Amino acid sequence: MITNRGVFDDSYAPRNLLHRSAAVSELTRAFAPATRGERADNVLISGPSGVGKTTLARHSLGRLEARADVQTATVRCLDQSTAGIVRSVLEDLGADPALNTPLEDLCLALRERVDRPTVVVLDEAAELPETEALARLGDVDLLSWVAICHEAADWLARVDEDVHTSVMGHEVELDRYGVAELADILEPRAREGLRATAVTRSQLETISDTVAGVARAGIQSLLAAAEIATERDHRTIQDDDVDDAWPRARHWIRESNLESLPYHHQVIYELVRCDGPMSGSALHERYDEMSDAVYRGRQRTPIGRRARRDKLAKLREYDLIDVDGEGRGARYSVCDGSIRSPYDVGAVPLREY
DNA sequence: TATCCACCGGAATTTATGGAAG
DNA sequence: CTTCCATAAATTCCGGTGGATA
Repeated sequence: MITNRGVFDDSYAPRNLLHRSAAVSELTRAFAPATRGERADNVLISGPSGVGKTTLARHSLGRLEARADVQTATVRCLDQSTAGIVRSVLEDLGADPALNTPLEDLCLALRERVDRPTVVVLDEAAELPETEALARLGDVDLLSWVAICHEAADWLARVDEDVHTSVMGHEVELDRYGVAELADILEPRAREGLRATAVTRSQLETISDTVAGVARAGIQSLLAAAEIATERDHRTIQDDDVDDAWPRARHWIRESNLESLPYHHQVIYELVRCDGPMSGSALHERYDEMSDAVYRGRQRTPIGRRARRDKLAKLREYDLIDVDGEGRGARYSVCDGSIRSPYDVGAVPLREY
């Protein structure tokens, strides 16, 4: 059934972007100066997660690279400091700065590296725009950026005036796809990644409808439907396979989110999974009880309460933990109880005290 | 209803880590 | 080798807030 799993990877680049022609030409217009050896215009791409903001940026950059002598870099800005962002850009451009290089030196090195038009994608610049980092990048001749965020208005409200004016006229807003549009996008994926006639058009539309036009979710759901059909020995995808696809796809997404987090987060997660829904105070109490046992023999040592709140916030961000209520009365629970930490923190029986 | 207490989350401060300079 | 320095992560500090208790 599944002939090429790579087609369903987040990093897979489709040959052409369907239903995004206005956005593509907007980016092409912004990048035009780079084809003449000049600095390209800055761009702001906004929209909900999973609708192809990063894919759009990569696709447009790929086209630009094919016809102009430019450099590109892509940086994940989430939780990165100014120095961290500048360092990531340098690394993408082939430099290897030492861990303790001062910010000033990093900026100098960046100026040296950028000897031709260079476009930096600032991905996941979601909530907090790094204004300082933007200013530093703006100081470099020939360097321009494409910032990706959720809410354009929120983002713009926080940046400096000159940044504001620099993206004027180059703001691209992406929305969720319509049912038919997303089905159009899923069709070539099915053609390239699945056996012929494995799925019908109407099933693709059902998937698109279920995920409310979020492309990333739709693509994962299509893969999940194919996998479920295989398990059930169906020759092609059946409607009941489609019905069960989105829960499995969402499970995958959350699983990989949890896997990507460090040990402290996993401990907190397991705690909530085993004992939740629970209050903040109960969570702290349980942590204090079991932390000695769980951390014994490990590099890391238990963390304080304030740091635990930060881990908790991260887990919420990653759609792993749900918070019901606010402040003092908030109750925490895991979103999907069948997802366990790969670190197997749960090996320590939490209730045995 | 008034008071208390523990949590929340922003900001300042400290600690841990590791590369570079002397 | 020692000292210095920069970052990242964690702690300390603290004002705001909403349940709990009398």
